[in-house]
Amino acid sequence: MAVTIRDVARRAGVSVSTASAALNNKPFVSPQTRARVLQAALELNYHVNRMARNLAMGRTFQIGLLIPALLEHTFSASHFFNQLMRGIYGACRPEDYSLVLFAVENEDDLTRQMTHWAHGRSVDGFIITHPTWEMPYREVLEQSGLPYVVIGRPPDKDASRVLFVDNDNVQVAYDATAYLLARGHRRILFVNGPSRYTYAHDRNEGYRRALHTYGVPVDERLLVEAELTFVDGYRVVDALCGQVTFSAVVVLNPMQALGVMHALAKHGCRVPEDVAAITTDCEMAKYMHPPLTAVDIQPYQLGYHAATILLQLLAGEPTAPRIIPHALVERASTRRMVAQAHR
Amino acid sequence: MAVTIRDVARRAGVSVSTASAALNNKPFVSPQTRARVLQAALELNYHVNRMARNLAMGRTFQIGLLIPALLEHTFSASHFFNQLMRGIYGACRPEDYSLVLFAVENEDDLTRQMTHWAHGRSVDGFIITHPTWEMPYREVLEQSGLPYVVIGRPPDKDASRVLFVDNDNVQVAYDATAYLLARGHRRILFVNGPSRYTYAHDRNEGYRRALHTYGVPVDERLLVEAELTFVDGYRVVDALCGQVTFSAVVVLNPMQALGVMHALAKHGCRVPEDVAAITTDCEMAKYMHPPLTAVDIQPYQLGYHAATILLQLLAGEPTAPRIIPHALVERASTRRMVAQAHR
DNA sequence: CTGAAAGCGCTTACAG
DNA sequence: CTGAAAGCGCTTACAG
Repeated sequence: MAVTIRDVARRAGVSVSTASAALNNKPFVSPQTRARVLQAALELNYHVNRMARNLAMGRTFQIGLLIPALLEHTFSASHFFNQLMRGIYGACRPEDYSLVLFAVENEDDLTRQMTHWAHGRSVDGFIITHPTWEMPYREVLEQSGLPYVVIGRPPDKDASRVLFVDNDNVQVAYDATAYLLARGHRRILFVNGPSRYTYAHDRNEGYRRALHTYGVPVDERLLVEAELTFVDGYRVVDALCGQVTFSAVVVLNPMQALGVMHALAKHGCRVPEDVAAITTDCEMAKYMHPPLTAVDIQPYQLGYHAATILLQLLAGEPTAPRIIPHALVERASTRRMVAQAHR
Repeated sequence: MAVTIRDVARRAGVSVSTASAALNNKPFVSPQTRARVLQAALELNYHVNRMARNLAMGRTFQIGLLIPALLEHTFSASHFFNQLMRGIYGACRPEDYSLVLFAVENEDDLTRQMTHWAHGRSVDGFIITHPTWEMPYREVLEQSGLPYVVIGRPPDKDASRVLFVDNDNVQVAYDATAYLLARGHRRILFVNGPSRYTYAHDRNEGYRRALHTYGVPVDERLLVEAELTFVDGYRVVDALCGQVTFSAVVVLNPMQALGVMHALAKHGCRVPEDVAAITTDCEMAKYMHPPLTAVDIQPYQLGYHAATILLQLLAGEPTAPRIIPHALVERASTRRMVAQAHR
């Protein structure tokens, strides 16, 4: 029923091996032969059977994208994830790789599935997002021998066995905080992501370092963590308003930031008049009311380089972890300077 | 290197066919034999090679999720898409199917790729989101013979050849609009999705029917369309404020709704005091300031049933399109009744 | 209930 | 530059 390479070979009057060589652009096929084969393939509307090709070559030309958090909160950082996937896609497409989504409810779920996915050879390698301190599924993964790249720093970065792509999250948080400190703010609320994610530790560190640089003591009540959602951003700030005072808030996730803004509004806090705000960049930030100052962490680049590293790994080429630069974009939400007296 | 079924068979002291039968839980294997085989597999840490299995069985146990809009705006409806995928996953997991993501920049791009994806047999079938009036890729898809299910109604619904899952979008918009009309509103802004999507037509229809039911003439200036993003929701309402008057807005996408709310705020319009607002449901809607009245369109169900229909198709079981019910959830954003005088 | 054999549709040394 | 043959690791009639 389906047209196979045998049909093509027959019609072109060549052997199957020659047909294969021609279709795969092997250099040693004569131009005339190649033309005949290609013509035959076209006429028969032939397309290689991937299942057979995969088995013969021992590769699937698929990479798995593991999202150990999807079903809870992933897409909440909509712009970020969107760009991340664009980047991954941008790198895979030219190499004819496609993307298999492995979304799971939680890490335990992932660990259970990983055995089948990895040992079953349904993909050639993995890109893993949302690295945590646990990553319990990693043991199974490594045992399977499949290569993988982490987006975000893995817990044992120092061991340097693991390939990853990340921002310098210490510096990201440092820059955001220092920017506010430089504008006179002294009481800065820091809404961090959940501490199970490795980046939350780094950002915490950056926040503290910035305060230290400016000689400002840390008030632990100003360090809070929230899930990466509108709802949780709203929740923590709603609970805090009235309890503690602050003149600025750093919330490095757009969805959390939206929630935070709504909580501030509910409590009658205007931005930037009463509170300055800074987040990570996305289209939304530009159009918020007021537009939000933001750190651009380049999600497209994160995705693109993660995929590139994985493809290099698969091709046996040398490769290395990569830090993606970030940049602060100034907008109205931090326009107000704080007078010396009010510090 | 990798352990194959031959190794398992050898260790269990049976033939390869018996090992296969035992591993696949065929009923005709004796309990003792099965136990020996399973034990051997466990000891050797054997996992079936999917590539070989796929080729032998002629199926990939993968379904493709086609998102002809991902790279522009998909995740903007974050909660919606999140739930949709959960639903798809929920149906696929028990059947051991996994999900391949086919995201493309646009429909032309998709058409070009579809040839390889569909004819290459890298998946057993497709779930397609964001149906438009064009769906140019569908011709190639149908020619390949692979089954597919559309989430949202396909353009030729009446032809009834195409399987799909959808809300009754005429009724969704009707209910939202009629709800506001019943509360006294007469000038109702309707922010629709892009007209290239089939659902936008249906919702437009529902809006008009509701006005007609209440004997309210349609003011075409109150019918606008926007991309499914915060930015575009903001843009259209920002442009409209001051140009036209309205006492309520229907915007059936959470991200657009956020943008609309920010535009209203910029122009000093309070919700619900100056303008009532109604959207589609998501966690956010509950926590907005004020909480938004919303139509729950049950995205999990949409995804779950789309996958279920596709799996039934693949299993050769009878199946049929399905309409998912919706429900209106009342919250503070539409609390205010409009006095007869202000109509 | 079990085993020997063919076949899924490719790719890839290898020989010529 | 081309062809005959083996092999990728399974599943599935088929015979016993």
